[in-house]
Amino acid sequence: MPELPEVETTVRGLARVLDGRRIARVELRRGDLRRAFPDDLGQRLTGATVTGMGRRAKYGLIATDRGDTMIFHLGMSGRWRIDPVELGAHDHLLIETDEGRVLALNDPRRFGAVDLVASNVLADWPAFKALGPEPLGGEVSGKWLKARLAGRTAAIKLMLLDQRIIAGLGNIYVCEALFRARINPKKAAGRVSRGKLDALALAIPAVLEEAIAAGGSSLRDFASPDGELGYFSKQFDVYGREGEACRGACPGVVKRIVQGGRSTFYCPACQR
DNA sequence: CCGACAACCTGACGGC
DNA sequence: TGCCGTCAGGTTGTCG
Repeated sequence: MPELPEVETTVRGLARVLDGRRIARVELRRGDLRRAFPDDLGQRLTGATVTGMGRRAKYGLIATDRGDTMIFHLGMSGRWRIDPVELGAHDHLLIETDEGRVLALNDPRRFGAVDLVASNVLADWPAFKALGPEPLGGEVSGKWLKARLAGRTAAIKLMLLDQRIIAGLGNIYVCEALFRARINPKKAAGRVSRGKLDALALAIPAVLEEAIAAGGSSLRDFASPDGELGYFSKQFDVYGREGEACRGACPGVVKRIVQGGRSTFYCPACQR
């Protein structure tokens, strides 16, 4: 589910309830997601005050006045529910604020993860150290991409999904960005022209910003934390549109192929 | 270092 | 109605 725009939407929604509040109660309703919750998660969060919230790649960050940052990843099916009317089987972690608001981390497939790291060494956390630059950080230009992808023979689609290259892109927005830049997803990354990479460097932040503005995508089970659905999915040019007409000014039909075991959607007529 | 592939887990959907 | 196969937003580890 959640790529960068969905995580950003989630963090903003959570912040309205959680930022600046004291955590009154933490409840673990099972021992693990993808991996075990930290042993002392409840102990270190309970009674702490949230001093700031943010996002790195597809990770959400919740900092407290005890010098800890809780990191959450939503995996494929994770989401936070705010003040759920009743709890379900997949509400694995509950956080209750001093105002009595309840946040429930719900993740049916349990590909998500929660960690707790000292805030002053957050950048050294192994998973963060390996990440490439943020796609909205202004660092990714055509020139930068050209240098970063030089000599790489893997398909450009697969390179863009690699979080070590750029951190935060996922399957949907890679497909959409490649469409906008008119790049064939199968093209060897090192052989994409500088002109196309210039276009890509503009398309990536554009598509992400538009998705954030629309409140994140709504596929099968995404809703922003307050339950409001995102509407960006209605604007997809290629993702999930196999067999439908290309939205560009071309006679093409959107095709679905498999790369790295995952679906790629593109228009063979205008993405070359 | 690179690339291919499997594994993790549940739910939704389409075909029969 | 129900069973079965396929697919889904991501990451991580192994193997050649």
